[in-house]
Formats: sequence, structure tokens, C-alpha cells
Amino acid sequence: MAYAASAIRGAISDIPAEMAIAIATIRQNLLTVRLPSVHARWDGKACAKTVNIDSPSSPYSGGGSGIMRTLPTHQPTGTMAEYYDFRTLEERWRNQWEADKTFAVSTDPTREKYYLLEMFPYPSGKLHVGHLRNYTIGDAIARMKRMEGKNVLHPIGWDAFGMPAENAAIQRKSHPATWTMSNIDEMRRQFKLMGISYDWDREVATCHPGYYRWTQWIFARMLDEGYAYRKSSPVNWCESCGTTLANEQVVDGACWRCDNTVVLQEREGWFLKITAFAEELLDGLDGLTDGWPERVLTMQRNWIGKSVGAEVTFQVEGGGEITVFTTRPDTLYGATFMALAPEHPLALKLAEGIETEREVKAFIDEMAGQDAEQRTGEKAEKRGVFTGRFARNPLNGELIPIWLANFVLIDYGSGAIMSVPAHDERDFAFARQYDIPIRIVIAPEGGDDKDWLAEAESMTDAFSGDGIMVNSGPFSGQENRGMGIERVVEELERRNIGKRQVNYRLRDWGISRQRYWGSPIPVIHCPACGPVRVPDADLPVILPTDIPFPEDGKSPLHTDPAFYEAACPACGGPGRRETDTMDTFMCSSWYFNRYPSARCEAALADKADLDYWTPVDQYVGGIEHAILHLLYARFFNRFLHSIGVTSRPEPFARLLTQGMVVKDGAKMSKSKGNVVPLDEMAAKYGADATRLFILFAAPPERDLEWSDAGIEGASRFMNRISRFVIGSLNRLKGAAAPATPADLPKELADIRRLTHRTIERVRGDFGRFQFNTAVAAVMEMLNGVTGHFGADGGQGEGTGGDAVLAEAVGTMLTLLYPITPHLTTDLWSRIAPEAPLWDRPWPVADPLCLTRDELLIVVQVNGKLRSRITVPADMSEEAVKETALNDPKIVESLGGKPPRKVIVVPGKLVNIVA
RNA sequence: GCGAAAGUGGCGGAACUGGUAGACGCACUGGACUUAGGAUCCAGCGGAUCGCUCCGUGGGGGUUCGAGUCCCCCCUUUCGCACCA
Repeated sequence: MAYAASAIRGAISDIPAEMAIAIATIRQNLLTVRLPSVHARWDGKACAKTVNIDSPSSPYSGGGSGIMRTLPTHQPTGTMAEYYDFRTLEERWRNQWEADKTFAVSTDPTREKYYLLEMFPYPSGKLHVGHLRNYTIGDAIARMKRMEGKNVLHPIGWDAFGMPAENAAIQRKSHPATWTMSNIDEMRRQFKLMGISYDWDREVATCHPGYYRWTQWIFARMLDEGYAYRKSSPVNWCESCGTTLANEQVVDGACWRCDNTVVLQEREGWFLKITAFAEELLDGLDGLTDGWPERVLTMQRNWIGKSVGAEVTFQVEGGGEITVFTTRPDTLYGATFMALAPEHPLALKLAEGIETEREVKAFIDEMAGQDAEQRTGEKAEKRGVFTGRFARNPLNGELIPIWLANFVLIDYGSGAIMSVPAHDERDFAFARQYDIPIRIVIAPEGGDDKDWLAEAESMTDAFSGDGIMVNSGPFSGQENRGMGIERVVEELERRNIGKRQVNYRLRDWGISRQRYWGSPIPVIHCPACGPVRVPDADLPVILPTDIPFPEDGKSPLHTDPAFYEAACPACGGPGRRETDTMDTFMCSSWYFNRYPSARCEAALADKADLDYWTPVDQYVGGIEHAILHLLYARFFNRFLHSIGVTSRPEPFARLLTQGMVVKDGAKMSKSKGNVVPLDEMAAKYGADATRLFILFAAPPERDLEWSDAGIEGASRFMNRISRFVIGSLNRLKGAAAPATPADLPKELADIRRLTHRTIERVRGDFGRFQFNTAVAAVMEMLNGVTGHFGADGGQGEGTGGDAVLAEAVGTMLTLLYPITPHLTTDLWSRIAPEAPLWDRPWPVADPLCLTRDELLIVVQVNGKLRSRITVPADMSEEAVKETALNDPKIVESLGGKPPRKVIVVPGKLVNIVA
């Protein structure tokens, strides 16, 4: 007894000396230490203390690291709980995994591969538990797949270019590179601390020249293939970020990163022709329906926004023509006016020299001064002005007025529309406001034969449904859908005044950023040759990091002659290097193709490696990238596939979008000030307990509410399983294979059934990534097993139970390993030091152990639970029915009424209808 | 406005194809071990009567021997889209 107290005294130097006057008792394998109550606290904080008892005479000394226990300091006094020493144990295995490169993999076509990827992080500082969820889910999958025998590629890297580094540099009077690198170091440490099983040899950072060389190379290929081009156009400008943004990066009229209102500004810049892939990107989604969440597919479909219709040309009375796009050529006879966007090239021209000119000009000027919110926002009302000119309806020859309207968008279709107020809500509202005639040309199916021309007067809403064409010349009487549309288009094509046309909402991707911390665009502008791309041999164009970063945040590239002065690669004359940098989304659009051969110098990636590893089998990340990153990455991959670089058109076979971590009703984030620091959790509860809680608290797709009490529970479970396994150790060494259930006493057969049923449940749960129920199943199993063997695993010693116990312990540790790898590995190493847990195969349930010889049958009367009966498993349906009917509770419940009908669900229930 | 998902104890959440609602965990209550207990162990824990029983999965209808689960209507919340012709 005495050694325990002295061990404690020695181990905790900061406990006051009198504290060590402790009473220690050992009962079974549990050490209980009592301390005098006068020492209410020796440290005001509610954190834990660790006590290492590692005496040679200790019953716990066999395991090497010994048993350690934490003593919660907030207890006034305390018996030490049976805590496990997660600090020492987690560090030990973490170090071993790193030293041995346990999770490093190589291309091996003889083995089945599994590529698991979490969206790589932006190195913004330290990780908090909100970040961790993504990586914990990924790690659980990776570790499980390894146990299933797969060759698992599980890499990590850093999305390391971007604005926040520049902002931080200004604030700290530092340099974006310095800030980024130190964040990467910090976060790498934290990933290792949490025991995420990455192949660190494949780490990439997008700001490394060895990486962005290939980002530039991809841009060069796009330039060669005509998918990268330069144009001047109105682009989204974020004043607070001091840069332009792509359409995808504008959310509700505001910058996706800083939430500042975005304004349109005419600027010249580089664009990528993502629209050329619109159809492919849309079609590709059909192949992802099994593996991607439906709502992500829907969001991408909506974003691409395909519309099928026709292009129709209208002749302007007095010269000129206007082309419109419509999805409803069947309503052409109902077009009673045309409307142009105020920015339309003809807008002012039409009114030139006639009496409407001044009014039209005023309208155009007014609209030019409005931002997107005023123009197309929720409260924007329909506004317009008559140009004074008319166009001729190409089918019925009628003259219709040409208007300018605020609701017509210049950058969709041709920036002009034909307006059919009877069958389009927007046109209807506009027509009513400006007293433009409304003409019905589609009659609702089954509607009475009315005078449809007169009917328009009393319309209160546009009718946008389908029906029969009326007032439509030779087309009248047809169904509009299908044949009607088809016939009209044929007629337009025959007369050469229109044609079939598909339009997309998707726009080309503007990638020029007027910032410093990004990949340089490999182009030199030459006064003679125009923009010329830098030859491949000269890549990468290095982003200079040795130039001072100015305090005003302006990109030093624009003002650094050493950077921008360059000879034209084509003519050798003096040129100017492109000083804008690339959108960082370009860097993250292909990184998953780099991991398979992360250090490849000769190419973006080695083809054999790509053939073997891609596509990513399971991608894990946040829903916020449903469009942004996931659309760009698909685009890049398809482009690279089209030029023979990547092996598959689609990059991600399956996608899991995890929910956010919320605390106090808000998403956990630094700006909200509700973060739970990772280091703190690791120090207080350990990496395993933190991981366990994250996976246990909610299914992955749903939001997770952080709970300080919840992680205490996770920690308790770690403690209980640790106590149980350590207590059982002496029974496990050399335990034989368990006997078949038939040869075991009922209680032990039940334990084996519990073991194998748990294997079944966890298998199913892992398959659906329902880690919360998988954990619950193992918790249940531990409850059942401790119920039989005792919390210390010592009960029933010397019986044939050792083998059953050994099977149960091995199973629990294996099933839990993907979630809490450190503790399970450590405990297993005490049972079988020669074979590490991570090399064990994933368990398979033995059907023999799942069978039962007795079944519990629920008996209902009129659907209400009335009794439960236990019957032999092989009892016939008829006999089960009889047993149920003769059950005393059922007899009473029936009260002599004869059963009208009896339903028997084999193995489950009997329902008696009376 | 349109579309999608979701509403289950005090809380997080289970219930796979309709078949014992509330697994597992948290919180709470009682007990044990104790000088002490915010540790540990045991027990209880949807509501009402607290014996049998009745009512309970947002509300209302329906289908069925049987509905948290399927169908219809409504309410609430979250997310996405919102002049894209």
C-alpha cells in the first residue's frame, strides 16, 4: 500500500506535501486513494492532474507505460477515478506512427485501393473542434478501410494562398508567407496531436513553387486550347478585399469571404471558359446520383441553369433587327411587346433622333447608377421606358412596341426578350403597369370554349401552365407542349428567322485577382505580340517572397520592376509581366490529382499513379462548397481529362457533406467568439475522447451541438473500457478460440451473440457513416459484457469464459479503433504486443453465433401490446399462434371474444384482431 | 414566392424495407461505498393515475390487423433558389 502514496507524491510535484497523506487501498485491480478533506483545492482550475504509478511492484507495471490516473482538482478531496493516462499513451502511439510512417502508402496495382480525402484546409491559424469534425470523420473511414484490407491513400495539404494571409500580414507588420508557414506548422502539429492518420510524405501546399508550377501549367494548357481568354467586362468588385470576384464567389450580392457588398466595375481580366463544359458538367451529375447528396446535385444543376428554347429574330421597323431567346416559342403569337436590357447596344440607338430620346437616355443613366440589389433585389419593382420604335412579330406580322426594362438582364441570352404578358408573370406585371395589351394564346386544357381575346381583360395572373394553343394562326388547336413548340421552331427554322437554342445561366470564370498572395499568371504582355504565355520551360513564374509587403496591403507585384519587367517570349522585345494573380480556387481545383504522386517533378502527376488512385473514392467536406470548389474542381478535372492528363472525367466518386459544429446557437467560428480550442480539449480529455464525442454526438450530415457535458461522458466511456480491458488482461493471455454457442453455457452463448450482433450493427453503421450509432452499439456491448464479467473483467474467472471474454475484448477494441485509435491500440498492445491492432482485419460476424434458440414474440390485441412470449426458434407459425392465444394475459384481454383474425409475423409478433 | 430537408423525453439523438417508440449518451432522482464525494458502483427516469390502465413521435384527416415510418391538408424551423425570359 505504501508505494502507491509515495508514487503519487513523487509523481505530482505540485501537490502540497500534506496532500500525500493519502489512504490507498487496492481492491482487485482498482487503486483507490483517499485524501484528507481539508485540501479542498490545490489549483483553482477545473482541470485534471495526472498521477503516474509505475512501481516495479505495481500490478500495473507490466504494460510499459504503466497506469496513470487523473485526479480532478475541482474535487474537494477525492478517490481517484479509474482514469486512463491518455497523455502518455496517446503521445507514445502518435510518435510511433510518425516514426514508422505507419500510414504511408505506395502505388500497388495488386491491391485494391481506396482514396479517401477531406477538403484540405486554409491555414488560418489554430484548429478548433469545429474544424476537427471533417478530419475525424475522414480518419474513421480511412482507418476502417485499412482494416478491410484496402490500400488507403489518405493525404493532407494546405490551401495556402489567399487574402487572410495578406490581412494578417498588414495587422502584424509581417509577411503573408511568414504567417502562412507558421500556421501550417501549428495546424500540422494539431493534426498529429489528434492522431489523424495521414501519409505525411504527400503533404502539399499550394503556395509552394513545386505545386503552383503545375497550377500555372494548367493555365498555360487552357490558354493553348482556347479555354483561357482575356476580356473587358463588368466584373464583381469587392472594395474591402480590393479585388474582383467570380460569380460563384458572390453570395446574395456580397463577397463570400468578407460579406462586403459587391459592385460591378468594368475591368479587363482573365476568364476560363467553364461554359464550354456546361453540358458535360450537367450530364456528369447524373453519374453521381449514388454517391453525392441530392441537394448538392440540385444546387449544381440550378447553378448551371440549362434552358432549352429558341432564338428568334425580330425585324425593327425602319431598319435593324433584335434577336431574343425564349423557352416558350409556342407563345410567340402572344408577344405584345419587346424589352431590352438598358445596357443593350441598341437601347439608345433606337431612340436616337426621335422624341423619346431624352427619356430613354435618362432611364439608361438611372439604371447604370443602380447596384445589383436595387436593380434585381427583392423589392425592385418593374420599371421601363418606351423607345418609340416598333418591331414586327415574325409569325403574325404584327407591330409591337420595343421597350427598355429593368428586369431584363444584359448578360443572359441576348439581353433582349419577347414579352408575352398572358403567359409570363414578369411580362404580365410589366404590361399591367404600362397598359400594354395582353393576348391569351394558350388555353388551359379542358377549359371551355371561350372568347380568349376578351378573356385577357379579366386576367389577374399570367397563365404559365400548359394547354391548347389559341389565337395562333395555323398552330391553333394544338397542344403547346411537345408538338406545338416543335412546330413553331420548325417554322422559324424553315423561314430562317430562328433556331433551336440552349442557354445556360453559368458564366465564364473570372480568375484575375489584383492581389499579391496567389499564384502568378504565366503571361507576359507585349506591345507588339499581345499577351504571350510563358514557355513551359520557364515555369514556375516565381512569386517573389523577398520583396517587402506594403502596409497599405496593395500588391507589391504591380510596383516591383524586378518582377514585372520581362522580355516577350515571342519577339524578345520588352514586355510587362502579368501582375494580377490567380483566384485561389484554381489552386484547389486540382490538388487531389497531385497527392497520388506529390513529389513528381516531370509532370503534374504520374499517369500510372493517377490511373491507380483516382478517382477519389470518398470525399468529405462542408456543404458551403456545394457549388464553388466542387464545380470548379469538376471543371478542371474534365478539362485535364480532355487533354489526356487525368484518368477519369469525374474527380470525386462519393461525397459526404458534414454538418457544422454549433455552440450557443451559432456556427463555431473565431469571429463569433464561440470556439472550443482543440489543444484545450486534447489536454483535458485526450484526442480519443474528443474524437469519440464528435462522432457520437450526431450523425455526420447533421449539425452537431457542442456540449461540454457530452465530452465528459465520452471520457467516462474511455475510462470504463480501459478499466475493463486492463482488469481482464490476465485472463486474455493465451486464451483459446471460443467454443461454439451450442457447447457453451447459455450466459456465455449470449455474450458471443452480443459480440457478433455488435459486429453486424457496426458494419452496417460504418457503411452508412453513422458513427453515432456504431459507438452506441459498442457502448451497449460494453454494458452487456461488464454485466457478465464485472466492470473489471474479473468475474467468473476460471470458467470457460476466458475465451469468450477474449473474443469480446478483441472485438470491442477493433470496432472502436477507427474512432479512438490511441487507447484501443494501447490496450491491444498489452494483450498481443507482437501484432499491432491496425494490422488486424475488420471483424466479420459468425452466423452461427447470431442464431438463437429462443425468440421473444410480441403479442398484440387489435394492434396494442398485450403480452410477450418466449418460444423456441424452430416453433411453427401455427404453434406460435396457439401459444399466443393461450397466454393468460391474452385470454384475459380477449375477455372471451373470439379472435376474428390472427396475423403472425415470423420471429417478431402476433397480432390478434378481435 | 419556388424547391429540398427536418419537427420524437428536460437535452443530443435511436428506431434499416410499416411490426415492442424513446437504443446510446447527457442531465436529473434515490441508494451503496464513505469523515467527505462533483469519483465509482447499483437502481430509477415521456406524461397522467402512480395497482390494473389510459394518453403520447408538430396539428388534423386517411390507408392498414398494425403508422414516428405510407397518402392528403395545415403549421413551424433550417437550407438552397429567387426577375435567367
